[in-house]
Amino acid sequence: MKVSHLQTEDKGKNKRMTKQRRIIKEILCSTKSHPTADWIYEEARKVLPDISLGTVYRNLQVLLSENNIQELSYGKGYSRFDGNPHPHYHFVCKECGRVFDVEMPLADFLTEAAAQATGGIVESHRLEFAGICRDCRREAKIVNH
Amino acid sequence: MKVSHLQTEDKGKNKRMTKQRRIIKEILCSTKSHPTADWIYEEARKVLPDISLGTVYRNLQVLLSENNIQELSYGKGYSRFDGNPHPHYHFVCKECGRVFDVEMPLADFLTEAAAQATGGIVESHRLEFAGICRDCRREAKIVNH
DNA sequence: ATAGGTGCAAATGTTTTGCTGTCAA
DNA sequence: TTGACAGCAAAACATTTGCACCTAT
Repeated sequence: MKVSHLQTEDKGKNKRMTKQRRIIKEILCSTKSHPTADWIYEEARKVLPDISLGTVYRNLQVLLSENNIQELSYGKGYSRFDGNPHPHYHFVCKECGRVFDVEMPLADFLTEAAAQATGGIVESHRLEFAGICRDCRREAKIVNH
Repeated sequence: MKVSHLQTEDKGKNKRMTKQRRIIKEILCSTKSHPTADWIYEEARKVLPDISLGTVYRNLQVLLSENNIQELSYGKGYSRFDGNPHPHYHFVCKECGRVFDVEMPLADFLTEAAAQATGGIVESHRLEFAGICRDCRREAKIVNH
């Protein structure tokens, strides 16, 4: 039975545990600050003065592909703009990349839950779903008949 | 009574309605495709062949500041990384910019609601709160005594 | 008339990549 | 031994900005 559809198809290949990769992972796991690549780079340099920023980025990609860490993407790629200024949710198809509006009521109670959990003032939230859109799902069915 | 804290402190200044700005707004309102700045630029060029990409970006900023449109930021700024690979929510303080983990249960039922609303397969969701964190709230209190 | 806006091009800032030498397995 | 990985620097990329001219008000 093939399992090639598994999203968690991590590890697998012959990855080497270099000191650079180990240090980067350690830095990332020893902070709760959700650091940027550059901050990780500066921290890593305290231990490995010759490490390069490229190495940091490459290792972050490896760790991501192994599901060892996660990325909060505020960067990379490009912004998308929405002519509708009212709060609503979005769905991103990871097959075709399109972004859809999701017609469902706002879950405002989440805001209160988060306010309690953080002790801060929560003014808004952003909710984004990911998966496979209706069109791409149909196509998949046809292809696999 | 001062209202300088209003987040919706839009308009106000003497903004001109140039043809560039009008076209950009029209393009944005006539599509549901959540376009990128570059796509908007290409569309606008069909009408105003000499419009520049810089103008598109500048006008998107103006429209954003007027709350006429919204941005789905997948770009700009930089990525942040999280050593914790398990799904959880985040809170971004718009005062100090720090990102916090939010300790609250996952609202998985949202996934089902979105699946129904979109007709697609929803595999995950990303939920992010924005507001003022506990520390910054305290500071504000002290300052305004 | 004039402040705000435009086009153009250069600058910025983050992330990626080509190349060559190195090192973990 | 050798293929994955490192360092370095250049490239790529979206986005921003400085400047001189233009135009909506």
